[in-house]
Amino acid sequence: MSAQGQVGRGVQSHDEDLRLDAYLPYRLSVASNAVSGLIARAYQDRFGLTVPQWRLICVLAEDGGLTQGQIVARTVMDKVTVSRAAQGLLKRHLVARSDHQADGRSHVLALTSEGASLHAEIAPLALAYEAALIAGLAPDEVALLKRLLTRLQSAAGQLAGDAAP
Amino acid sequence: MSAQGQVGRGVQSHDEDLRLDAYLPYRLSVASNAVSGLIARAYQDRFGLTVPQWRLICVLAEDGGLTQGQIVARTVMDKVTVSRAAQGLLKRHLVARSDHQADGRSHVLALTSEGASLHAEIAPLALAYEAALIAGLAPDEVALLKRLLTRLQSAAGQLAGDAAP
DNA sequence: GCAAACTCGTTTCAAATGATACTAACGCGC
DNA sequence: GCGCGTTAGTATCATTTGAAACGAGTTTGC
Repeated sequence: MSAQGQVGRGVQSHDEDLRLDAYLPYRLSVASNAVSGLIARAYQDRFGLTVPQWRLICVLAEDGGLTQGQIVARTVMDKVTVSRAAQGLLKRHLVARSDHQADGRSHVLALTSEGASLHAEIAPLALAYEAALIAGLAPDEVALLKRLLTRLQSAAGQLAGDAAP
Repeated sequence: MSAQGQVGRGVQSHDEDLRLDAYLPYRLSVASNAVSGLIARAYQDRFGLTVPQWRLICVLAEDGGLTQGQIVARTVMDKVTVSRAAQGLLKRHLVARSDHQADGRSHVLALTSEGASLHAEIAPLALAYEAALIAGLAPDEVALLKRLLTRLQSAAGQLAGDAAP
């Protein structure tokens, strides 16, 4: 109801009518699905990893030991998703859990050496996929793209947030 | 295996190591989820429509009567998704089905007058959401963004396609 | 003609997802 | 210390998803 106020009126839309192909949320979703599908299949087929699992490995490789809560904040994934991803990785001994010394509810996750070497193995492939995707784009275009995506994300968060506080 | 050849070697990656925040597929997925979630909730709450249903309404409003196969080609959705979306809209009498005169397996879907007026009601809202999302961006930035998204989509399709023909 | 091969759309099934409810543990106030 | 509200993580359930199997209808080759 508050988004109605935000968005429903007063924008004086250019009265171009709606064409799906030119509609940004549609373009964004389609592009994201195509890219995610490609990446997800690559990780799944070659390493048996889901995307959430891979993200988890990445942040642990970057930031060292983290609790699940920190991972949730860092990766914009649901806490249930993180929990399941962590369990899967635990079973494969790619990450290890140690008790959090100051908080008995929480655990600290960290890569095992096995997990670290898997990360080292996958990372170049991940970068190569990115490079293949942006081949033919100018570097400043890529930089702008990333900036705009971040901006869109925060705009969406804003619009969603003020509708349900 | 052929994507291995395409992507696994020879790219001479700039050996910047992988940071998740700067990784394009990640940024794309996160941004898309944020935007899609916003839009999906809006359509669901106000009109009881899923995103696939809304897409179907859009293309029917744009292009007139289409078969499901044509809709699949037009919207990059799975045929199962389209089938289910069509059934939902049929039950609500927002679209109508007529037999395809030249092909007994196929049907032609078209908006009912009820469906058309729902479309007319939602379209301005959809455009307003888009306008709110891109508020603060320069028009040429938006144009570039759309172009880049399309390029990424086709690059992903290319990379996926040559891996499994 | 008609049988094999193919296409349109639906059904079926298994996996992924996320909202909700729950358990265990923390910290504050008293 | 001991309730009361809060937080970390897990379990449960309903919904969504797409892959594969299927039935009906069409096309091709002979």
